[in-house]
Amino acid sequence: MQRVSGRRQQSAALACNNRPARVDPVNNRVTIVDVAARAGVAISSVSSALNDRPGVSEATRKRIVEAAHELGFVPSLRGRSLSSKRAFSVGLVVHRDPSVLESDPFFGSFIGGIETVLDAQNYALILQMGSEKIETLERYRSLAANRRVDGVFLSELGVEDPRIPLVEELGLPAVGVNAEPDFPLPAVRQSHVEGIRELVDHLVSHGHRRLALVTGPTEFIHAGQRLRAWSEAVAAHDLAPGEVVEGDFTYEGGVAAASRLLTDRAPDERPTAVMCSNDLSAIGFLARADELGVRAPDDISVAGFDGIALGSYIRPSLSTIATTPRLLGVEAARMLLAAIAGERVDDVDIAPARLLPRGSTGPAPAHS
Amino acid sequence: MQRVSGRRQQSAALACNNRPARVDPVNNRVTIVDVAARAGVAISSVSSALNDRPGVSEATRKRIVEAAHELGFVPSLRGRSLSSKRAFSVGLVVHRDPSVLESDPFFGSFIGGIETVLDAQNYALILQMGSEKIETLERYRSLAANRRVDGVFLSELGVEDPRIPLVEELGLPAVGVNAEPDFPLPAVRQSHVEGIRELVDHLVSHGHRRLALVTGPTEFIHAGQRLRAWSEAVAAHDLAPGEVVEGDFTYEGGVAAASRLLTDRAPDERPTAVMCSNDLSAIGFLARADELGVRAPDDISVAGFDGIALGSYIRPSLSTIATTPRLLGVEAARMLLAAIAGERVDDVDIAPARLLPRGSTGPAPAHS
DNA sequence: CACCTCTACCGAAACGTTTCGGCTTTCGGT
DNA sequence: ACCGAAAGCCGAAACGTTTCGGTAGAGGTG
Repeated sequence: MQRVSGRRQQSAALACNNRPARVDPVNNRVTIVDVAARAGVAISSVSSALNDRPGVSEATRKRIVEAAHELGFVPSLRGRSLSSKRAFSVGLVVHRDPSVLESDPFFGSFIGGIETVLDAQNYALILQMGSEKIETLERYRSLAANRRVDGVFLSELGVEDPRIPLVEELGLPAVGVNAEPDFPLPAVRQSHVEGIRELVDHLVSHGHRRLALVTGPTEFIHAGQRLRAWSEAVAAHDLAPGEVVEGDFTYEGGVAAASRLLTDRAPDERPTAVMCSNDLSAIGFLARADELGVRAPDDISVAGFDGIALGSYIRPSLSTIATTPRLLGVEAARMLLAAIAGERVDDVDIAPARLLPRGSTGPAPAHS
Repeated sequence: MQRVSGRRQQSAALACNNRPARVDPVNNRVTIVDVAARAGVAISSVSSALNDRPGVSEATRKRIVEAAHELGFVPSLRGRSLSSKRAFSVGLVVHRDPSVLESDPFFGSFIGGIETVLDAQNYALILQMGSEKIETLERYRSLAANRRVDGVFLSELGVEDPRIPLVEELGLPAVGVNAEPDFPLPAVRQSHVEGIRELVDHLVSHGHRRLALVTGPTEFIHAGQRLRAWSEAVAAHDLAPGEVVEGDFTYEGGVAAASRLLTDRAPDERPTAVMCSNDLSAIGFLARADELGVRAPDDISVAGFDGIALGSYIRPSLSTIATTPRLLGVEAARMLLAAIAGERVDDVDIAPARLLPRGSTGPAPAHS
């Protein structure tokens, strides 16, 4: 290593060995000054050249790029941050129970999708978890207070979600995920009305007439959205809306819903087909139904919503409406970066969630 | 809002309204200069005062703190970063399939634990996901190249893990999670030998003599660790080591293992008790066994490893060895922050994982 | 009273970029 | 041959901290 020790100087140009780029172990890193010296230009030119800004001739640009490469120059994120008033990272605050990531496929894939986009632009994702709602809000606030992030994702939106006024007040770029139509910020959405309609069609065409729905907690907007889509689809077949039970997206919620809908009832008073608002609760529903001697798909048809891997493993395998969280993440990230860049960003609708019929749904029981 | 518009000046002291702390929506934020002006001191004194450094009298310190509070001063992370050469964030690169977070409880709770510690110190977690191994390594490298993080967690360690030499070369503080004894960096560990021994004792005391093990992929060190613990515990009962099948931590892996161990065999050639290296594969094993007409716990006892919530839902509920990833995260974060602060940090062993006997294990079949 | 020490505080440099006004140089047009 | 514009390049300020050397004054000592 012939690098001069101590602080680097203009003399860096002397170290003309053509070694490949190499990161210094300790903090003695190569800066824009070194590159400028080596290329024999001013640092402002280096900056312009490396950021593809006009005002640099092609010849010098090439020389600068070469010098940068030879020295293994990596622009300091810190200097950049301070100067350009950007953090080069975006935030996602997960505001549910810490055990969410355990069983919820959404965030894993969603984050995966986000990553692919961020990475390409040298942005990073800061993940925070808050179990309490209040705490979550505080998280957003502090994230914004020291400008640790340039923007945030708003997922799992609630009705009257306090995060919306918050980010507006803070002037923090944000994009919503599966937001309501009147959402005041850019949003990416995956429609579920098609999938739900397909499911209802599927069920009705198999002779089902007594349908029921297990919703999510009504504080989340998608509970209402799915309820509405369901009601419309059912009404389109001139059927009664059927029972609606509020669940909570958990396995136990599904169990409770099954108990509620299936115990102390004559078979012809039970629904013959049930849609649960997510796969996990559908799986709970199936388990409890089985315990109660109500078999799927013979005695009852059950469908979920999400398309988690586990659903294809259980027996009977779970019919579901498959969403594409990864794609949602990709689009959300793209939009957020655009918003941060100050571009006008339009809402995006990705391909709707579709019915994925599997083993847990089938013909209605004959005697019904 | 009586704040002077445009750039702030020393005249900030004039804005003597005692409003509560308030963050400016746009980038026109209150800086250390404003605080200094208001308190009538030099900015260096403000810095010292707010960072609890000596050289400030109690009186002025109080005055400064007050001024800072009145103005709602939040030190700029960016300025701080540049000046102090720290990023105030740490990195975690998850290097498995994006679907990992779907079904693996580990990361959710682990991250939750990390968060609680980081948050208290105003650190943030940067999460990256890389499906490919190489890609993952590149992630670490770029994370370090622009010094986006001050340290990283090394989880899911592999044998001869290339990340170890990498962080050493980069001089990047790191802590290992469940590392081998000869791990060259600080590590937090949760022993599983106790739990595995408890499980083997439990099985043997229930009359089991033909045991089998479904491991994880051998490229992960914990596959070897668990295999060793298992072998020793079995040997302690003077039993044959039994069959060992390599799984892959997935549901399908469990299915495959069950097919392998249970088909084309007379009942007295089958193992009567099986431990799978994680819960998910144990659940897969159970499902496949059931399909093959081998019932748990009557015909076969099956246990998992992890303690995921789902295990308590299925029927029979899954006996398992319960780990505490959250605690692992807490300790890992504590250690990493200490390492970053330059303190000497010793390895930590948290309370061992313990057997959680549930429905999927029981007495060995009578005829065996 | 002169000297020294220590404390509290200040000023300025440093961290590594981006950005902007201004200076040369070049070149096309008359 | 001259002028103006535009392009290429430079220097310096700015971003908001931390840190370090230095200074004034208080207080103690001989």
